[in-house]
Amino acid sequence: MRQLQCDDVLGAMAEMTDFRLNDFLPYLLNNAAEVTSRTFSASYRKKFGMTRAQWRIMAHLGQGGALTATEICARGHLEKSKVSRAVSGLEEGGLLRRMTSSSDRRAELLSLTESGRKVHAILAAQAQEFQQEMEARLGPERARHLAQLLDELAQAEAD
Amino acid sequence: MRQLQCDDVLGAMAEMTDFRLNDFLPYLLNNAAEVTSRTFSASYRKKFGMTRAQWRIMAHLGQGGALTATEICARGHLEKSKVSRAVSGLEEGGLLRRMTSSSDRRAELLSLTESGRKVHAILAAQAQEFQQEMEARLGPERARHLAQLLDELAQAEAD
DNA sequence: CTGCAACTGTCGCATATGCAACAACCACTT
DNA sequence: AAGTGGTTGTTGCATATGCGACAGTTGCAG
Repeated sequence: MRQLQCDDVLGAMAEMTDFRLNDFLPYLLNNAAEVTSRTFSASYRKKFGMTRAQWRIMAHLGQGGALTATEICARGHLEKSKVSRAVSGLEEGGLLRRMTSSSDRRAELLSLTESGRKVHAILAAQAQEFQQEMEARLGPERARHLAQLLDELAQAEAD
Repeated sequence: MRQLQCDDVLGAMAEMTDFRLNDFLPYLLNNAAEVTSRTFSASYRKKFGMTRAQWRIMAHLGQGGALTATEICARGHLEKSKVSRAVSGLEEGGLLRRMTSSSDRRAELLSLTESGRKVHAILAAQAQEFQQEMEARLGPERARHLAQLLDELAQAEAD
């Protein structure tokens, strides 16, 4: 009797695998990324009215020299239409300059203007402060581990 | 001469802090989350035409009993409007049922229907398979560490 | 040189999203 | 009992997004 009841329960349970949402890595990744980015994006959103995509483009261009839109797409795992529109916005804001490549007239070389570089300096400072808070919270060791793991994931799954 | 040039370069550099985008945790988090979720979401998107938000709600409701929209918001770090619309979609699809709470007529208790449970079983199986792939790629140890770190981040920053 | 496949960035359209405003409702005070 | 502040879920609106179609361009095969 009792045994049968158990069987029924188990039968009903059998439809469920023993899947645990709270251990599911894509879920945890999204939660952590969303919560973190929501907090951080407030710092530049209010200050410069900047999109996340726009922030990323600024960050990439601030790193080094001129980049092409496609290169930014690849590095940042972004859609080309997203980049295209974000770039338009930054150009209107005078933070960014386009120059059609001499070697390939389809491609446009993107680079920061003077004021773009100034804004980037502020953004970088904000970012570094935020990063330090996170590292302090996690501990430097674990923060490095985390960075390593996240990088592997992004690389591995990339097409 | 050479020295002066260097100074000039360093002067220009000085505007840049030594910020390195590739070590910036919010950036890495977003990349990893985006790349991972893009891969995974294909599995249910094409099969059930389901949104990421809808998947999440299914997953939460599949875990246990009935939940209120607000509870789902809190657990999944989602906007209430997002949840509201996702729930409407799931209800139209017959996967989910609403029942106004007897103790609070504002709140609605959400629970899966029979077909909702069946769909959830498939989703859970897909998820588990995906999880195993990820764990195999990272190694079980490191996967657990990662989960732990991500959980901390989501908790810490949460309001 | 011509044709052809692949690539670059833009745009239109349908959908998804965030935010604020909103009505219905609750708990608590006076 | 009526008022007040706070909560729950929905909706309108402006914006952001993904996807596919597109014109302009390149490089290569024939």
